Amino acid sequence: MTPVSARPDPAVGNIRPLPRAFFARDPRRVAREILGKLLVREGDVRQGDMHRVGRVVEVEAYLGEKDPAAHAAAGNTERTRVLFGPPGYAYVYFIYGNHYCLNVSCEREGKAGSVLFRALEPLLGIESMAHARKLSRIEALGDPRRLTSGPGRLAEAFGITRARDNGSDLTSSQSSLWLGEDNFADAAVRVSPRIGITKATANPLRYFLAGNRLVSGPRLRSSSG
DNA sequence: ATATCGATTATCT
DNA sequence: GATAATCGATATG
Repeated sequence: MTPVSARPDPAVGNIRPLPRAFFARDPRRVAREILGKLLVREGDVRQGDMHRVGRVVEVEAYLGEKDPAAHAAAGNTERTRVLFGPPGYAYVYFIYGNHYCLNVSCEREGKAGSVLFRALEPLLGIESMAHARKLSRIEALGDPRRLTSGPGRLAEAFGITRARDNGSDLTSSQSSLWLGEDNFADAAVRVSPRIGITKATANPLRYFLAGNRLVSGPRLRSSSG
């Protein structure tokens, strides 16, 4: 008879919001360090919605006006104004007539720069994610990559839209969508060129956790600390 | 496993 | 009018 001394590890412990200063830096630094952090969607309890939490496993850095692949290269327009605002806010855009994608603003007011979220590892609220993605429980558990691997997929799994989330403060746990950290241990990071762009394609600005199955696209590029 | 292609609309030229 | 920080389906090895 084994003693019931050890509870099973919870998927995630206490989650602390990331401070604004975390985002007030070069997007390359933010991208590298945000791997292993958590994206949280607070459930709408009145609609029987569960909280959704995923661990960030793949991101890309966009460097602002000087980066030809960045939306900020078009200047401060109605669409891109969040990128030019203060750090730590959600920039959500609509692409290919079908999908939303989530960024967090970096740098400082007046200086654009952001990190695009490309893949998460689902931890809590998997059934809500599956529902949002129009997948059965079986399909979601059988291949979690269909849930949150890819920027469009993770946005859909977390119910992220421009109308709902663009401009919201991702450093406040009062927000419906926010970023936090638990005590996740540092893991090996890999770097590769960014995906889906046609300009500045050679720059290694895609960062992902080595060996993580939720990473979208190629998983075998250059090693990095 | 990789390759190609259509969907569908906000934004910019 | 063209393009896009994508996805899912289909075809093929």
